[in-house]
Amino acid sequence: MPKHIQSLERAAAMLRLLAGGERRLGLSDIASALGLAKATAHGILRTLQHEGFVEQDPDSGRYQLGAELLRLGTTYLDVHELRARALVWTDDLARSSGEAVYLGVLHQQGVLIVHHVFRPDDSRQVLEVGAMQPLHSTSLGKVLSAYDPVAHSELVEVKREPFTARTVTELEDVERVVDETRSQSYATDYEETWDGVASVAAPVFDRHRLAVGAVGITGAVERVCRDGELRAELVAAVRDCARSVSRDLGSGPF
Amino acid sequence: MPKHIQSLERAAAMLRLLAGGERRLGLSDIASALGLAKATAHGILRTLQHEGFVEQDPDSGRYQLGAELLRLGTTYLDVHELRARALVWTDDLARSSGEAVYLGVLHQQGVLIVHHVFRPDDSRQVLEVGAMQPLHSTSLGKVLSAYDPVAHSELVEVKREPFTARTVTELEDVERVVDETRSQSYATDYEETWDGVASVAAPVFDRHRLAVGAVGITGAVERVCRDGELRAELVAAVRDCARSVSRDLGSGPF
DNA sequence: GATAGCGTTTAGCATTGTCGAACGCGGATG
DNA sequence: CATCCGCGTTCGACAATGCTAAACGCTATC
Repeated sequence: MPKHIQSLERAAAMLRLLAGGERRLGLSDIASALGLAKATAHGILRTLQHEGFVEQDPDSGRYQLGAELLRLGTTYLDVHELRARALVWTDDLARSSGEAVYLGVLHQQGVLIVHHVFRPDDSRQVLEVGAMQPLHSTSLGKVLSAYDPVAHSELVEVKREPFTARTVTELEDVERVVDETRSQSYATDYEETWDGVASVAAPVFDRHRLAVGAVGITGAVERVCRDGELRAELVAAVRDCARSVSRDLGSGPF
Repeated sequence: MPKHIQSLERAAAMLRLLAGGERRLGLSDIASALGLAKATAHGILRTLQHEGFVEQDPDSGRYQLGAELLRLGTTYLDVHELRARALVWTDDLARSSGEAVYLGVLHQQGVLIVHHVFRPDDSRQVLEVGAMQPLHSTSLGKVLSAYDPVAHSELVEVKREPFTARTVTELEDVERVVDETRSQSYATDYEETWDGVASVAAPVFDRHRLAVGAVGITGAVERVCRDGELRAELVAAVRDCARSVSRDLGSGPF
């Protein structure tokens, strides 16, 4: 008795392959990338297409992801309890801090952004809901790594890429950062992921006191930092927000 | 030789079932809803869970949609050519019209919103990307039904629900509306979907002159209408925007 | 107008997913 | 506190199911 259904695993691999490759992929590319016979890949793709999970460009015959994924992905957000509880608090945080607010959960080997409140000014910003952030260099990732054992093991196993000159990648150093995060119960990212950008984040707990996510703000170092440190009032605001959401989720007093 | 892979179809049906039911569903609910043995449903769900497409609540054992769907759905948007080309033009349209802008494509039996620019004021608005709109009562839907044969057949077949007192549901009347849309090359929705809300939309064509989507604005009747009609300057702005996007997609001059 | 590559279809085989029944567990119930 | 029902899960056998390899038609290229 197989542990997992083969055709489903292959279909999932195809979707992930299509999501990874920047461009549309041909059937032969897909088949060879996954080590499948062309006909096998075709059968799976035909079904995925019929269900709306992939689309085929009529001109080139190449495949790309389908619209049904967008619909279902949005529905995922609608049902997401953490996100629903956080909506009002993150709005407040964005207003009081004047910076963009992110809410993230652990997903695979990174942080999946499930909510994003724009910085409250009239600049053009792109919504990052659905995007992933690394565990080792962002404040959201550090917080999750510190409080979620699964996230921590992912952090250890994953290849930690250096994004800037300040990125901490060595396991020993990363562990020290995580310990520090645990002791102060929040994390920062001072130009460790993007040059000129800093962030703070704090953990959100559910009714079992398990870390189910992290909230934080991200902004230009000139605004959110002073003397090379995150401004204390911003740290306090983020931690307040995280506590409020945790309380809404049924987590007891700290 | 089966036309589609059974296990994949069943998995897709499960995802759609989970997306439909407002709350988490138990294994027995899912199995009986799809007419499957519990063990069969369990095997599929186990695989879907392992791939991140569904998640299981540890407390209740119930299932809900998984985070991987959000990630893939967002990736779909990143690759979407129509959306990419439309970004700048829809921004302009929102600014010049002062109203919320929507970009939609045909998906299944409705319009899937793939881009949404907030009305440029400081009011609180929720992003509707990934949401569906009906074909028969919205301006986006009417435009698609008028220019996309597939959309038109869906319009004919689907159950046309009356949302307000003004909603047109009879096939004969709907066909007349679609003909009118074709002749004036844009469509309106005057309180046919939501009370107090009106919209205008125009078609976007690709390099083959096929209608691949529709852009439009939506707003309170008090703002976007005058004397019971959509304001002419707004209609012109929407049609200009649609033409600009079409040109960017390689569609020739009109 | 031959060739090479593409996506697609075909047919047969055995792998693979399905089924019905039984298991262990937790929360209702008396 | 014992009982029972319902849940999610596991088991093992069967045959239907989806896989493989080869051949097909097509378009684009040289």
